[in-house]
Amino acid sequence: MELDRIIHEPVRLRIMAMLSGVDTADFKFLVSTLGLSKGNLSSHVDKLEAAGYVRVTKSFNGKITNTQYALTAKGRKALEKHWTALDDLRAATKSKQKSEAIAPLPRKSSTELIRCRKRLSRGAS
Amino acid sequence: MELDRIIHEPVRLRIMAMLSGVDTADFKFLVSTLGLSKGNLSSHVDKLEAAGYVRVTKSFNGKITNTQYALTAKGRKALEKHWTALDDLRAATKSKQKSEAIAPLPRKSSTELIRCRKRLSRGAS
DNA sequence: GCAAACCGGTTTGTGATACAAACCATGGAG
DNA sequence: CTCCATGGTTTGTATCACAAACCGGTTTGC
Repeated sequence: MELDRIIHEPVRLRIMAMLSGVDTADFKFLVSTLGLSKGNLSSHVDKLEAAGYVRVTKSFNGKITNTQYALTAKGRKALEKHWTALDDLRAATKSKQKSEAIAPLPRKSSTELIRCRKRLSRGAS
Repeated sequence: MELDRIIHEPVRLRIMAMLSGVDTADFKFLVSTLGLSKGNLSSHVDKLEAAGYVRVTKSFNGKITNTQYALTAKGRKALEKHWTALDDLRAATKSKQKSEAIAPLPRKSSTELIRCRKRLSRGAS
């Protein structure tokens, strides 16, 4: 299971998480609760919409515009999958407690040797 | 709790997760098990080292060089914090089940109106 | 010996992208 | 009319993930 980069990006993950809890949220609310600049929210939300993860509903409340955001079914499912993908990654880690040893290295002043070699090679004009 | 972008990047998260399970791993092993290109692994590992999250140990195994990677204590702690930050984010979501309603919108042919406005404003040369 | 291929990485070029500043359209106050 | 506020969108820039090219050295074929 791969991590979905559209969702994984921290800001978008927070947006998705937020939306997964509230049914609907408007622009101002997301800006203030997530502490984002307007431009930042706007562009992230564009991507989530392009991916089909959120539904954008523009309307007029009286005369002023208002934009509401909500998770689509696809978005909800994708978020769920993302959480489990992260869980899997974390779980896999613990089960690998004793996988590799690879080589009994001679272990001299190895890093110093490397550094020395580098200096030599650079100096060789 | 903020998400640490150094760790959050998918490739690095997988590297960290991998290392958190194995004590030590060498370059070739990480390339093959994580399916990365050499350049990609090299640059990511650079960043993890720069952040003080992994320790890089170069040495000679016979005549050929060998590079081993391991989590530092700092790295291990940071990873642990990252997992709990993700948990927190996910948990916060569920507890917000009924936070916002915001406005009973009139709900006309809203998006169409917007589109119309845009067309008009662009046309106003 | 000498070229060609390989090994273990590192550096470089580039296309994508996160972010905020600047902008745009509208509404209301004075 | 001018000035500020609201609700966003577009643009510019700085960063960054990634793979291709490279590099020092070693082994292999001839």
